[in-house]
Amino acid sequence: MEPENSLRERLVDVGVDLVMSEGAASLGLREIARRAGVSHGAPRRYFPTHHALLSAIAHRGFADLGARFAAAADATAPPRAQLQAIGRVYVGYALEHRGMFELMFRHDLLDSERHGSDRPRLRESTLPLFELLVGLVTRHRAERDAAHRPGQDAAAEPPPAVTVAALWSNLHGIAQLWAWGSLQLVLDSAPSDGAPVATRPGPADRLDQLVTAVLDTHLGPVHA
Amino acid sequence: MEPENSLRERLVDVGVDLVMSEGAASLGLREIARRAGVSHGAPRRYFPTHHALLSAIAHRGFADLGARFAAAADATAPPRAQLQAIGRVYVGYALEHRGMFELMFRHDLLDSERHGSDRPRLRESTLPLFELLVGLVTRHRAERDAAHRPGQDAAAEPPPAVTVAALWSNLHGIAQLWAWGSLQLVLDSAPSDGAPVATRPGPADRLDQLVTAVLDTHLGPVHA
DNA sequence: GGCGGCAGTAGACACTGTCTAAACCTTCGC
DNA sequence: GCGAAGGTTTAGACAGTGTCTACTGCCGCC
Repeated sequence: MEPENSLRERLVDVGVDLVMSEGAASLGLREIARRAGVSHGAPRRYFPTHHALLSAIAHRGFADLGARFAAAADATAPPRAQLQAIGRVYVGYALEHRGMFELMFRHDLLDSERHGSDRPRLRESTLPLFELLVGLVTRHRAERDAAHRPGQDAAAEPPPAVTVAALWSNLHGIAQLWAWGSLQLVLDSAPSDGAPVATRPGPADRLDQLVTAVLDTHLGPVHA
Repeated sequence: MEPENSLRERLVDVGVDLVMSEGAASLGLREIARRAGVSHGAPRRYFPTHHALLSAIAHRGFADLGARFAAAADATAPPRAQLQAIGRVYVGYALEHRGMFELMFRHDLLDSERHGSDRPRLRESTLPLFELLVGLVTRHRAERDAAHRPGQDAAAEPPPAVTVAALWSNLHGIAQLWAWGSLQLVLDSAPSDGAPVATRPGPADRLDQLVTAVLDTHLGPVHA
């Protein structure tokens, strides 16, 4: 009863391990089969195509990310703190598990093409995560406005969904560009300002500074 | 005299055309050679490996993008308007030439690995573009502060380089996620607010709304 | 006890990127 | 003008890939 459909799970397990340790480029169909101890034709019984297997692996990545989101969002904390924690988790996950993160958004490797409109499509995995963020932003704004004098400025804030989309995109872009190497280069070239080399912040500090700045930018000033 | 090193250029030309029309997945070494009318071993005389050829193609993409930046940044316009124009150009380029944009940031296809520290590395192509933006942000802030009453709030703005990195990442993330399909899904699910379907904004409008909001968020309120 | 069907195997096929040896073609020295 | 030299390009081999198909075990079931 417990091994269920053994090989199917085992292939995905092997794929997850492989992409974590060796990167997305090593996820050959034959390589996965080899490491699972079966012949190269075996996966075909469970996954009609290579892309289908990769999609199943990527799906595990989204599930993992969702679990980390839930763990980071301590419901007793104020919404703003939760949003910050989630933001850090997102960037941290992308950089810690580069291969998996890359796979998750490589549309050319996933059979997301609209050939069958049914089935649990992969893109929709991000929807619940998105809605969690929208709820947090809404709550955050409500609490902020309650503590503030009413009838103040509040010059036409964008709707929460737009703010969340902007925030998400920003974190995603940071993760991509940082992994690609462009941001390090670019942040190291400019703002030295004559500081002694010894006290100059390291790359990890720069990244954290950037993430913090982005969070503040999208959620409004920390205010008081 | 004019054809110079004919085949080298021709291979890159063919690759650019191919990636524009068929996507990054169709950039096989043999396919490029085929379309250039030479045998599959010919490219090797000019590009030691497949990755080297792809890197040359991607380099053209960065040059193209830089030219569009320059064209969009009308020096007589205020810096803020220039920044907005550049931002729109970036997202527009990414969505209009998906294949090229994908290739440009596919580190696994480009031989950007630090095996030789010389040579024009691909990542550094983004540096002049970045510096252009830093200059514009600096000028924008200077003009804004000059028109404003001094000694005002201005609660600890991040340095220009950080603001530019944040803005760039945001545009990049929007382009990625929009191309991936997640943002459409997510922006269509939430903010209908009971508007009649006929007047509901189309996807292109939603994207433009998002880009505008992001620009405002990072550059500060349009103020007056 | 033979039988059906499922799980997995093994080989073929077309294709890929890399490498090597052979042919080609231009250009220079005599 | 001719022959040798050089850099270009070709064609084939090689290992590897994803897909497809025929085949083999093996299990439970009537």
